[in-house]
Order: sequence, then C-alpha cells, then structure tokens
Amino acid sequence: MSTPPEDLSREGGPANMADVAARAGVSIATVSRALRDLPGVGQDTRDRIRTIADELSYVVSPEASRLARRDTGRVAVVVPRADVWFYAAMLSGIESRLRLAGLDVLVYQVDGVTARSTFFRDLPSRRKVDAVVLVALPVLAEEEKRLDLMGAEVVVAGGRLRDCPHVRVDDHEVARLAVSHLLDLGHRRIAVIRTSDTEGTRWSADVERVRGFRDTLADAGCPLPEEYVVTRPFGVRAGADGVEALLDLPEPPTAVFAYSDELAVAAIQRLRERGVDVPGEVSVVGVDGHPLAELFDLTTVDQGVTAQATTTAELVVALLRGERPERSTVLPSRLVVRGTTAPPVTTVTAR
Amino acid sequence: MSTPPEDLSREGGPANMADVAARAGVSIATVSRALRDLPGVGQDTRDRIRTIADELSYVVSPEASRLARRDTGRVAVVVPRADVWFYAAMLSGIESRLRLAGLDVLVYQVDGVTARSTFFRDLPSRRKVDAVVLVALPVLAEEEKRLDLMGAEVVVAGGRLRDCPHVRVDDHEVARLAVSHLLDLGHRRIAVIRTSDTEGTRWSADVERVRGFRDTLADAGCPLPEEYVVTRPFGVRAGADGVEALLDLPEPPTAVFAYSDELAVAAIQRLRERGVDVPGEVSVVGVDGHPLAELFDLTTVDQGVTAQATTTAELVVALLRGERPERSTVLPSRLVVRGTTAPPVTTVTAR
DNA sequence: AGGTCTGGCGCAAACGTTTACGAACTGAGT
DNA sequence: ACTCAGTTCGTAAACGTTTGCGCCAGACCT
Repeated sequence: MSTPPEDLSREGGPANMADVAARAGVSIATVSRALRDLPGVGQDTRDRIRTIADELSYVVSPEASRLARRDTGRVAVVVPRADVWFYAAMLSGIESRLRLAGLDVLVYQVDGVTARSTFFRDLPSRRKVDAVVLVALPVLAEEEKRLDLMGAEVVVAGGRLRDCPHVRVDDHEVARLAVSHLLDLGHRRIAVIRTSDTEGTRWSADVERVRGFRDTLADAGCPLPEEYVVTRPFGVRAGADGVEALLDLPEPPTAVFAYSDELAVAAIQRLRERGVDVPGEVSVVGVDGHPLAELFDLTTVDQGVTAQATTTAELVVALLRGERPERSTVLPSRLVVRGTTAPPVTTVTAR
Repeated sequence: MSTPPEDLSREGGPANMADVAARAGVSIATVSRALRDLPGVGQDTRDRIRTIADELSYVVSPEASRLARRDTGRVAVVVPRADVWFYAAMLSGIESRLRLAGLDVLVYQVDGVTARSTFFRDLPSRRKVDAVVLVALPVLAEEEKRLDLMGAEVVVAGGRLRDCPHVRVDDHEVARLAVSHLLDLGHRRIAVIRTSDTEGTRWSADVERVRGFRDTLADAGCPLPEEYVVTRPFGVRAGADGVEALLDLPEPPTAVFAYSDELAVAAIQRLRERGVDVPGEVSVVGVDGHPLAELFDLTTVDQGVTAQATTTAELVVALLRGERPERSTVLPSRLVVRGTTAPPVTTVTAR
C-alpha cells in the first residue's frame, strides 16, 4: 500500500513526465513515446506507463510540449464582436470543428478603428497560434501589410482579403438573388439598408453586396435614387431607423433589401408599428439565415453560416497539416422565400 | 550597411531573444529584463535593446516564457454554446475585460450530455489555462468533483456551483420582480415558459427562477396549475411552441413569464400570429435585457449581462493576481416596464 | 588608501517536453 | 560462433525563456 494521495499533491503542482517515468522505472523519453502512441515502446511497458499516468492524473505541460515541437495547437479567431449573431455563429461553428481536430480556439474581438489599429500594430496573437481566422473583419490597406508579420497561416471567412485563402459566399450573387426576387415580384422601387464601420474600411462582402444590388437593378433597367441606399451605424436601431428614413421619403420604396436578418426584423417591426403592412405595402428581404428569420416568416438569402464555419475550420486544419487545400471556396447561398415579400400593390392596382 | 532584410528572414522562424542579444552585444538575461521593464538594466542599454527588438520585430515565445514562469496567461471560458445571445454576450464582455489585463481567452463549447461528460472526463483545458470561467453551465453532481482536478482557478458566472467564487444575479429575485409586476397589474393566471437540458442537470439559475416564480405566486395566494409550467427544448421554436401549448389550455393564462427575452419575443410573435393581442389579451415579460427587448418594446427583467461579464472578468483577474477578492457577487437586476404588459381585461371587465 | 554600497550586467540552472542517435538485447539466419 | 536486422529503451541536446546569484566597476564614505 503506497501513498497515492500524497503523490498527487506532491510538492505543489501537477505531476510531471519525470514523476511518471520514475514510478514506471523507465526514462522520460519512453514515457513521452508511450503516451503519444509512438512506436518503439513495448506493449507491456506502454500499458504500465498508461495506467501510472492515469493514477497520477498526468497531463503533458502544453507549454513544454509546444516549445519542443514548435507549434502551439491553437488557432485565433478574430471577430468584430462576439455578441452579434453572424460572428457568434461563425465562432461557434469554427470552434466545434477545430475542437474535433484537437485545436484550441482563442477569441479576439476587434471592433472599431482603434481596436483594429492596435490589433494590427501589436498583433497580440503573434507566436501564440498556428493560424488566425479573420471573420468578416474590415481591414485597411496599410493594415493588410502587417499580416505578413503574423507568422501564422491567415485564413479569411465571410469575405476575401488579398491572397489569403478564404471561404465565403458570392455576395454579389447574394444581393442579386434578393433583388431579383423583388424585381420578379414586380417591385421597381427597391431600397437597401446597410450598416458599416464608415471608417474608410471596406469589407469585400460589403462592396460586393452593394455592387450586386446596383448591378441587378441596372440590368433590369430599374432606377435607383441615391436616397434608397441608407447606411446606419450598427445596432438594434439600425434597421428601425433606416426604414424610418425610407418611409419619410417623398416617394418611399415598396421593397427593402436589408443587409442582415437582424436589420430586416427590426425594419419589419418598425414598419408594423407605423401601421405599414408587411408585405402588403412594403416587402422586406434579409440576408443570413438567422433563426429569427424562420420565426418571423422572413424571406431571406440564407448564406449557410454553419457551412461556412465548418469549411473554414477544415481549411485551417488542412493548412496546418501541411496539405495544399483549395485556397478559395465559394459556398452557395440560397433564397428562402417566406412571408415578408409579395407583389407591390401599386403596380398591380391603379396608376 | 548591414543586411537587415536577411536578418529578419534568417533561417526560418522569427527572431529569438538570442538574436536580439547578439545584435545588442549583451546577454540574453539582459534582453529579457530590458524588454519586461525589470530593474537592473541601464537606460541606454534598455533603449538600444528596445530598438533592436523592434527592428527584428521580435516577440517573446509565449511557450518558452510561460514554461519558465509557470503560468499560461490564458483563461478558458466555457459556455454551452457561443451562438446564443446570453452566452455570446457573456463571452464578449469577459473577453474584452480580460484582454485589458493581457489575458487571452479560449472558448470551449460544452453543450448537451455527451459533450459535457467528455469535457469533465478529459478536462481539455487542464494545464492550458490559469483559470476557467463556467458560464451558466449545468453540471452533474459527479462532474462537480472533477473540478478539483482542473488545476486552475474556477469561477462561475450567471449562477453558482459548489463553493466556487461566482458572479450572478439573484434569480429568485428576478422571477419575483417579473411575477410581482404581473400580479400588481392584476393578473391571476400566470404561466411560465422555460427551456432546459432535461438531462437531470440543474443549474442554479434555473431552479431559483422556478422557485421564485412559485414562491411569489404562493405568497400572493395565487393558484398555479401545473400546466402553467411549460418546458421546451432550447431553440427558436421553444417560445412559440410553449405559448401555443398554453393557448390551447381550457383556461389559458392571461400573462406569461418567459425565461429569456428570446423566448418572450418568439412567444409574442406566435401570439400575434394567432390573433391574440399583446398586451391586450396576454401580457408577456421576459428576462435578460436582450437588444431585441427594446426593439419589441418588451417588458423584461434586465439582468445586466455586461455588468456580470465585466465583474466576472475582474474576479478572475483579481484571483490570478493572488488577491482575495469577494468570492460571491450578486449583481442587481431590474424590471424594465415596457409595452408588452398591461392589466388583464378579464379581471377589469366582466365575470 | 582601503572599505562598503549600489547599479549594471553575465552565468547558469531551471522550466517540462521532444527527438536524433546510439546502446543493449533478442532471435534468426549462416 | 558470428553477423545482422529488428525491437526496446536510454542519453543528451535542443526548444526559448526566466531568475537567483555573483562579479565588477565606479561612487561614496572614512
């Protein structure tokens, strides 16, 4: 009868490989090999080491292990903020998949100019991770250059950036899907509500969606007054305020393309508060595939966030394995027609 | 004219402390001290080392540094899932605050029985972090025991667990605030919609809210048919389905206390779809302080998520500094009366 | 002149692994 | 008996820091 409890709480701190080795009467090297399923260890020795490690409830020191093998086993996920659905869903999906690959995920919230500039100045994740995933992060041209210093694989999700490998949807197509749907229904007065940093940064998804919006209207010979493009700072109020501005126009739109489902829901809520029927008087279409969209019977362009997240994570895993995966994946988006879009009354009836 | 570009991309990998030391003509120890503002280095030497480190764009190897100093500089935040507002907001707030303290945050999503049991079996964060924050994580009694093996400070947010230091709101009070408000308005038929894991786990916030609900009704001498307590699996449908079930009762409630604002909003949406006026026929009150609540003019009990997050993070920081902070902080919650609650028509009018 | 400080710095031992290399042993083939 | 390949294991050198200790020069005293 030995003294197991005493061994666990030996002079502070958890057990080392040396402790396991001593108990098993083998060298540290053998323990290392045994625990990692490397060849060169007899089955019986391996088993013995295993049980001893278990008894001591030993786990390797990641610092030491990583120091010796020169990787970190960690991936940074950079999002503007973690409490907004799209980013949260991305983070969630990426974490799940990376966890399967045995990778840890650290989060960086980088929101606004100052946070972003300090992030790119200090690159706080340098040498701390094997890869960094930039999720829909607007980046200034000068900041792009600092990416090289990152010293890790950089992959981009939900947009594209320089020559970084990335996963995204075709945002031009996203906008086209939404706007075509509205055009098909007969709408000719179509507005867009978007949010932005308005700090001079451009995120590919943003520019492409705007372009898709304009292109689709232009292709259909549909006029677009500039007042129909409203931009509001991010927040719950964005959708409501944006649609308010549109309603107050001398000639308000009959349909609204909202940049996100959250915007759309807020817009709908405000419309109904003001007694405007949706979709009777104004149609609304969103983007994302937010759970709320189903609840509110919102027509939307589902951009398959989970799929994007998973694909991104798999891209990271492949890169870290040294494989040469597809550097650019464009996932499909699909229009989900629900109850917030309908033909405009004005065109159907009088004039 | 030396060869600066060559130095940067020297034989692969980033610059070491040794490189900096060599260039500066000092020892490694001096570089270490200089860069960390430790005493024992002359000002001029310090400056010289600084600029050289800058030129080489040197950053310390966290693995090596942490190995030597025996901490990790990381904190694990464990949430059931990162794409649900409450957890996301907690994570977001905690990350922001911990970042200020120079700590990195790694996320663990632990949702459902299997994920939780493997989490507590493997304790994947062992030795990887200095502290772990459990955010509203239901834990089985047997799993609690494994916490000791964590080998890190364990703090709990949004509830309480064993003797772990924690930050929370008084959930009994939260329920009391909501239900008293409904009682004050004259409601006597008050139901509750809750979500749960239903895996035998109990989370303190859950049990206390239910208790608060029952106690408050009991104190008011208000009857509570068991059908008025509906539980639905988590999801967008929970609120809608739950309220549906209530409506179909022979004697439906005139007021609903929803466990979260998301539930409440879904419930309201379904109520209105079914032509039930809110708050005319049914009053609804939620819990959280979700951004949606403001948008939907929802009466709610704001549990100050950001404050909880910040306080939790500060608790962690204090613990890691070796201070002896308040081990139990109960933050105030407050009733925010908006437009989804009103006196019941039935009691006011006929009978 | 010798003596005690004191600030500035280097030496070297940790920290806990991983891994190339080689030693010892085993058994089989000659 | 002798080699040879194969298996099992130990030795020791990394990996890149941090930090206790000690040395040395100069300043400041007596």
